[in-house]
Amino acid sequence: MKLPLSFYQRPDVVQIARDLLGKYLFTNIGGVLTGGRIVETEAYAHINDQACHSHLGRYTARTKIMYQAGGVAYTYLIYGRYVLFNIITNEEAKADAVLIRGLEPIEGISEMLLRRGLHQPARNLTGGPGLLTQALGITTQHYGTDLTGDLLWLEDRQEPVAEELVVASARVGIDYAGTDAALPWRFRVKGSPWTSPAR
DNA sequence: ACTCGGATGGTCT
DNA sequence: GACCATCCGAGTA
Repeated sequence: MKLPLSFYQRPDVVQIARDLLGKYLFTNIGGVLTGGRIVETEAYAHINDQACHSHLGRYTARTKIMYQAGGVAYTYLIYGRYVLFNIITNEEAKADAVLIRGLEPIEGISEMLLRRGLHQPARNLTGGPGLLTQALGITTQHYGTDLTGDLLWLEDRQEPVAEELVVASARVGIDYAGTDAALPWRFRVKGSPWTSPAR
């Protein structure tokens, strides 16, 4: 069943990032259902985290959605080519987010292959934050989408991933964040071939 | 196996 | 004008 708003609106974004492992992410775009199982996430906190786009209350056209109550999508273009998909968490005005970085493809694989221009499922179908958005058809137009709706949503389909199968490590690509770059806020399912290749 | 650089465009100062 | 929560292909080994 769909994850309720109460899941997203909890205060601890790091715990939510951990809890999102094993949850299912779906899109129904153009009448086509695609989705899979989340195997890699990163937490971004509005306080004490220089890597977070809402650090120090930064409020711009891009970040304003982060200040909504949890349960909406935050999408943005990075490096002029890729769209990244985040889940906004916490209560209104507490601008936390979880970046989805890796997905095990489950539903609508032929459509995902088409969108990615591949012929066979492989790691680069959905293993990486800029790749899974392509496979699922997520674009910057999904900025602010309600995650309890019928376009883009998450489901709870299995037991939480066991603690011994969760790897926590430093987040990726945020050298600009100084000492906060070392926070172990990246979570992966141990042994999954569908996580991003980034170190 | 790995390192390195180019693509590419919105956002922010 | 600089930066960027990325990815891929080319080069070396």
